[in-house]
Amino acid sequence: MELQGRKLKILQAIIRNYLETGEPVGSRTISKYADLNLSSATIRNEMADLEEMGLIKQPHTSAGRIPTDAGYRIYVDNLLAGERREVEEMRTMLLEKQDKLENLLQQAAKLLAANTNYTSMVSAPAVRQNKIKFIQISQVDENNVLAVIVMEGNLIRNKVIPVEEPLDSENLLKLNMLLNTNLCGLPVENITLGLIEAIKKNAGIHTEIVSDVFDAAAEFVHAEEDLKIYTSGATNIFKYPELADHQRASELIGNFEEKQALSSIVQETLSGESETGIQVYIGDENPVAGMRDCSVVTATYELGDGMKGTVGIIGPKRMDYERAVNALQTIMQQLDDLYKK
Amino acid sequence: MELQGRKLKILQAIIRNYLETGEPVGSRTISKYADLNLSSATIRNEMADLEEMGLIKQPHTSAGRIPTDAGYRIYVDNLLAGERREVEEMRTMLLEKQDKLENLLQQAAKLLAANTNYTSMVSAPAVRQNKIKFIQISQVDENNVLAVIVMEGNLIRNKVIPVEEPLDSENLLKLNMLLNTNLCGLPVENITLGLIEAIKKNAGIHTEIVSDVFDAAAEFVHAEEDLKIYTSGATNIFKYPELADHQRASELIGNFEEKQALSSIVQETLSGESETGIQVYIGDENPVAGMRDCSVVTATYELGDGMKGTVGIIGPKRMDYERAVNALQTIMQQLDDLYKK
DNA sequence: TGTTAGCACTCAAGCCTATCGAGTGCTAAC
DNA sequence: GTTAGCACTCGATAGGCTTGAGTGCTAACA
Repeated sequence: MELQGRKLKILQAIIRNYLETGEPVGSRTISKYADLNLSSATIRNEMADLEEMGLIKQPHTSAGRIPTDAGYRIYVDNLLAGERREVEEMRTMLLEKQDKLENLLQQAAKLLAANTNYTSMVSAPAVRQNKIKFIQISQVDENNVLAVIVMEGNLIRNKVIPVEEPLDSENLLKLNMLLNTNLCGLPVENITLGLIEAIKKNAGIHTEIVSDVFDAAAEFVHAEEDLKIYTSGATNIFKYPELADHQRASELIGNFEEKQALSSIVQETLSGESETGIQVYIGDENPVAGMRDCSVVTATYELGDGMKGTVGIIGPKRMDYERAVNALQTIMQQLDDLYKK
Repeated sequence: MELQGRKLKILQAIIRNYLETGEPVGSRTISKYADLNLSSATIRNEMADLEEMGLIKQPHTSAGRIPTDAGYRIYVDNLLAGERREVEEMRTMLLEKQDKLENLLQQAAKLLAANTNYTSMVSAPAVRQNKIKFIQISQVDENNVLAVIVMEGNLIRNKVIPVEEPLDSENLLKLNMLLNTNLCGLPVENITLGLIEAIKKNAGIHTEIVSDVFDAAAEFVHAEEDLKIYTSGATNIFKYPELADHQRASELIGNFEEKQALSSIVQETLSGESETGIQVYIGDENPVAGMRDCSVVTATYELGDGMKGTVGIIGPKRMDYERAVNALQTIMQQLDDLYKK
């Protein structure tokens, strides 16, 4: 869908104006734009055309025009095709507490929300493809052993495993050797039933412990994949009247709280990759039914090799897409920098 | 503050009615209560008295009466003094995923919110007084060692500590011995500077690692104490018009999201213990300024010895206190049962 | 042929006013 | 001590009026 220069300019003017005010914009307003010297009557003609093309519409007769989803789409596409703007200032408070991924991501979400005035979400990187780095079993007290699994990227998972009677240190050592030599360097999802059986056979009397270790590893994959999504700035939606009525606000905030819905956005983002890494879902394009009044801008970040996660911004359809994209790029950059250190 | 039988009955009738409807209640409504055969005029007289006593008030002339905070207080006190009601049915879905405290508590919050239609909060038990059970340092790769600290109650904390060069297994063993013999059985908050220095002296060249381990332990205390609060059902506030306007809803949900505010309620609850274990903060009694339009019902639960946490329900001042108290008792019971198993 | 000025028309939003009704306090009778 | 009756108050609701922003259309103009 290509637009003549003038029509496109008018469309952009309308949208830009609407982004600021949230009010329908009339022909007179646009006619005062310095860089297109046209009377309101001319604008009206063009607007009638744009409306016919389905890019703008009137909420009611005798009101100004507001963009349709299709109109936004044109606007966004033209925006993203243009040259990258300089990245705005965003304080790098991420440095604290970087030891714990959980805190880091929560902090990132917070930063994102504070800087955009929208709601933000950050999903933890999926560890499916991630490799096991180190496993250790140790005796905690008479009735419990502790299994620690460390993944590439220093993600750690613990599991306390109850045992009938204490293992002696020799057995412990053997068990640790066995697990480490067989599993280290292996991506979790590559662990096969055959491998599990083989290890169990070698484990002698401690097969249950081995089973439990595998359970822990499996849970690792699930737990991370499940719902590890951090959100921030949910209350920002109250700043946009079109989202803030009871019905909608309640539904949206419910989505943020439950996180279930958000994970489908994450999935969508991770699968359908765009060349710039940034994806924009406008209104009905949104994979989540309850968020069709919103737009969502998402990006995929990568920590190390293959550990991909998603960052996203959720706001009204009239969100400042440019700002949102910038903010996402900044945060991606920072996450990347942090990881490299 | 003692009330004659009839005045108390009228007060209770007013409050009970107001709890249901949320509308100011008039004298005629009360006069139709079966168990006190009085005309509306008589009720009006009594109501005038109650208003003079500061227990009810009119939102404006020519409207019915609504309870004041003081009125609620009388009502609640009389309620809690009465015999315990049978605990209502609440499905015990807590059983899944009980291995992870985090999930357990989140689940508890969810259950609580779903059953009461209010917002719920559950704070993780404070580990301040909890004892260290086991410490282990192990070599993960050339540049990192992993410190694992296990507390009484099987709470676990990990910290990856970067090192210049790998430790050999002999040093590792020595370090583990040193830490375990000196720290096991010790409550975290009893670790003194003197003790730290003494251990460092014995650690030889690996003093930084020891420092880091103590840091991890300290963070343990902080992290748990800080913000480990799980909430659920934040959107339930939209069900109560008196809380659901923009201003208030935004502020409340912000509080739930940030959790900072909630922690002061937790503190308050843990310190000021009542004999029944249940505490009720009505309106202005609320320790959090931004929640003075709400009531909060809290209770302290105990996992094992000394690990105390808080469960709470946050709702409008006209919350169904009886139901809230019951729900809390049920959940406390279940948490207790689960831990004992 | 594209642009502009002018005009009649539409319609949401804001404001005013009247009406309604729930609820009160007071007084007098029981 | 209780009740019936009555005048009064005041928020809520609905209707009517005005206002103004914005449109589409037509005719004149460059």
